Amino acid sequence: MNNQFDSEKKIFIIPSRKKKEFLERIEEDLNEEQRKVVLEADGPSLVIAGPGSGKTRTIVYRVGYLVALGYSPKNIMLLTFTNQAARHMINRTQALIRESIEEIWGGTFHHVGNRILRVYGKIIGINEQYNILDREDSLDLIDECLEELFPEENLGKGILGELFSYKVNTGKNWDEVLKIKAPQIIDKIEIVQKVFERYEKRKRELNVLDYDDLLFFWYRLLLESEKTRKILNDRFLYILVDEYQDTNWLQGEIIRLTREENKNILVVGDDAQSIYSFRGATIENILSFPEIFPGTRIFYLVFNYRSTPEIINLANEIIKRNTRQYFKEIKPVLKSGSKPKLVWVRDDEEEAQFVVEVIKELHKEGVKYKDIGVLFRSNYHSMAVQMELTLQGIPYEVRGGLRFFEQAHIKDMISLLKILFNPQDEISAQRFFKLFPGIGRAYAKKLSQVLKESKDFDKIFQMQFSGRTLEGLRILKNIWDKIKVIPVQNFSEILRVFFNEYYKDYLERNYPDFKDREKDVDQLILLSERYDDLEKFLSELTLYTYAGEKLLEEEEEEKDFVVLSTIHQAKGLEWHAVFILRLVQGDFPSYKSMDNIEEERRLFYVAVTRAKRELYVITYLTRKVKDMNVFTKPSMFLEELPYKELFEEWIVQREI
DNA sequence: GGCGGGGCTTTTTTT
DNA sequence: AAGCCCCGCC
Ligand SMILES: Nc1ncnc2c1ncn2[C@@H]1O[C@H](COP(=O)(O)OP(=O)(O)OP(=O)(O)O)[C@@H](O)[C@H]1O
Repeated sequence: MNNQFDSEKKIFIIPSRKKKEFLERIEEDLNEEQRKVVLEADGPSLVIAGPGSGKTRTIVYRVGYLVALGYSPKNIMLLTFTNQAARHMINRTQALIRESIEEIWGGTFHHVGNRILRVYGKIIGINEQYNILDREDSLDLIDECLEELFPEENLGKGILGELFSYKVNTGKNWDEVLKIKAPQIIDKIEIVQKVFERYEKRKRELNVLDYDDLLFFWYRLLLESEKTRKILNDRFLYILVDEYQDTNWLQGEIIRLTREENKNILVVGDDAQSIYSFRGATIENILSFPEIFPGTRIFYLVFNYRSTPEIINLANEIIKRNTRQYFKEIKPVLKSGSKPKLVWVRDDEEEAQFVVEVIKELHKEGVKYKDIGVLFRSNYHSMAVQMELTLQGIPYEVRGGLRFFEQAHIKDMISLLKILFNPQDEISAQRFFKLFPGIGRAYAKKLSQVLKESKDFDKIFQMQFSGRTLEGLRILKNIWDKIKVIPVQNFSEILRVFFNEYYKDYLERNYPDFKDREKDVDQLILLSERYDDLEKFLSELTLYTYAGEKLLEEEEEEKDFVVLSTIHQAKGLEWHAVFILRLVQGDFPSYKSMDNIEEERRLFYVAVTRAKRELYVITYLTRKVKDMNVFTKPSMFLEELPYKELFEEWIVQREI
């Protein structure tokens, strides 16, 4: 090489075998622009691209490449907005490389926030033994605050919860929040504010955090502790965020503060797929990214590898009708396929029968169940299809709706562990006490307060009660004496004892479907055995979307089932064949969202672009209202299209 | 005062 | 299916 007299010797590096292997893969699996992102996205980088253009694939390969370069996964933060997307992305990354990426800081913002606050929270006064409130818990606490401050007020806890959440996630002032989210109650702004303040105070007293707090206190931590901000900036050598169009102000701030020094930040997104504005998501985060991070490199991916030209064509026609949308070029790579089908059915029953019949046909032709997705705007839209699938014995999984942990019987069981972990948590304590006869709202509240003050369960039994309540307490004491001798670390044993000694009977007394619920509890107990840390068990249960019975299956066991999913949870996923249910005006777009039609349209756009080759869009001629069939209007999203050109139309008739 | 059962209505989207 | 409200009973 250079001769020895040269003072400046050129350094020639022989790449490691790992890196070489990886480079070869990249060469094969990615197009030029994607490859550029994977190899060159040091410093602030923004990828803007349409559906199916390989955004997620690019992020996944980027992580793989960083690991191949020798970066440890524990120095990489890989964020996304929903559980579904997080799991999908982490699985895909793991499939790509041999090194375990278990240690990666990956998952949803909330998940990572929790991990950070358990360690650093005390710096800003968060006791690390906090419990996490799910939505229902937090609404219960809000209700309590409302009741205490304004017993006569007829505001609902639901609307308040929404406003509080929007406030925290957007950082807007109350005036704006109410104007945007609830102009009809703008005159009640003071009440809203007062209840909010009380709610915030009560959460600290009970040492509980709601979902928004997991982000908010993370933000506060970064803002207020320079030292921690530095530690976290240094810890994460690379940060990658998928679905950036669905992040909100608070999340944008977290990213900004975590990238104050180290500027290795790669975000990818598509403004046309922004569908979480109700959580405060804003494409402003994408738009202002280059300003927040000067020197940002912007990459565009224009090829669509997922869908046939017919499907892309339909998608383009849909999104064109949004006026406040940036045009994005999408070039289909796949060969021409068949036209999407527009299917007219009579009602939800016929819809279900149609969908299931076609699924059976597809399966006969060799399409796997897991390559079929059934998508819908609202959970209850899928009820009829679920029944029909069950009836016909076709395996399926439902995503969206009640999560495993959110079911009443699971929360009942867990409430015991939550008060053992944090006896200040009055909300969990109330839930637990109410399981016993003679103890209702009022007594449960009293008992939970005693528990919070004394942190001593036995104090409860020294209180004075009358008749039936006394009997309830006797039962409780009986159980408690059996539970208190079990060490808390042995929490699965605690669950087992509580279930066998009491809760099983309770289920049988209270629920006709107690058999199903008992099965769930069995699953819960089995799941708990996999954890040796109670904090981790409780957090993950609350923050992950365990889907029903699937929660115990071995990871990569290839399961073959049809996926039923809300469109929101289907984001980032794809199927060979996709059904979109209920394109009926009022259902989709939902009558509750008429003030945000463009977002509903984007939702339709997201749904359509999940399909690779076959797409069935279903609309109704009539529908049932209390056993009567009334005429319905097809969705405006269909009526506004030249649908005779874009679709092949089908009409369903039943054989007699 | 407080518990619990019954009958009514109503279903957006997620962490 | 679950929330919500109302009413009867302890
Ligand atoms: N360079 C490529 N060559 C072949 N297939 C590709 C390439 N890039 C992406 N794909 C495939 O295209 C499909 C879509 O990719 P991916 O899910 O990463 O897209 P996306 O941009 O994240 O989509 P969306 O925004 O809709 O979630 C996947 O099946 C992926 O494997």
